[in-house]
Amino acid sequence: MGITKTKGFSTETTEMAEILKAVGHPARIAILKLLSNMMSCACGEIVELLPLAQSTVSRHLAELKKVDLIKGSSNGNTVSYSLNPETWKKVKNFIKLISKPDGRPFDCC
Amino acid sequence: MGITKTKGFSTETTEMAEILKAVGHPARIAILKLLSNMMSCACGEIVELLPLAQSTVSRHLAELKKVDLIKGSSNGNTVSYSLNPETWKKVKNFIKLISKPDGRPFDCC
DNA sequence: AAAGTTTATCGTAATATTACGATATGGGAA
DNA sequence: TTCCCATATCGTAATATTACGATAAACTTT
Repeated sequence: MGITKTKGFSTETTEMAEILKAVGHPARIAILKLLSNMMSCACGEIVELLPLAQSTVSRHLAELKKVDLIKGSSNGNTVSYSLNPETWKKVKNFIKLISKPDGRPFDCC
Repeated sequence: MGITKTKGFSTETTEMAEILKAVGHPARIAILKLLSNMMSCACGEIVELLPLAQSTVSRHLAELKKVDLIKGSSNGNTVSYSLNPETWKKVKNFIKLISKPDGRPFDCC
């Protein structure tokens, strides 16, 4: 199929899945590393640093923005991207909880 | 295309992408939550708790095992799955580094 | 051995993702 | 306005993913 079943899973589960799916791609990881290093980065710089076409980078940026992992602010005709700490806090917390079993904080599914 | 370019990215980047791609699916998140709660869980129990066919669950388990997020030990004709702390440590560390910009620990791409 | 269990694999159809070039859009600059 | 930027979107072809039923494989029990 290629169609992901979401019925039957909690909102938290599906939301986290969407976010982490966005992270799970080499180009997007590279972008995130860049933004982590640089705090903020113009789209054009990102394009220059990645081995991908401009349109492809733009698409990846859009995907990261869609799940609020990054945010973009346009000044003039350029757009600067930076990490969105809010969402990263959620991700970090989720990973921490999963990887430290004990507290049983999760409702199944 | 649907073909992910990996050429031009560091090994760490592509490896982390593979791992996080495996996490980025509702069914697999649900499985991971289960395992986090229960420390260890028989395949059959997981199948009962998820709204998916047995073959589908088995596929998802295989995918999580492929990237070493979980490990399975078979006793008799049942298989028990549990989280693999090694890999989770790597993931946790990566997320922590990304989400706390400052140290500039990443080589770009 | 035969039958039942449990889990993995295969075959498949439907759908999603990815990368690129081409083009559009939305500014600045001349 | 007209011409250049920078970025986003569209159209596409190639490939990947997902879910399921059917079946296989590996044990256990009878």
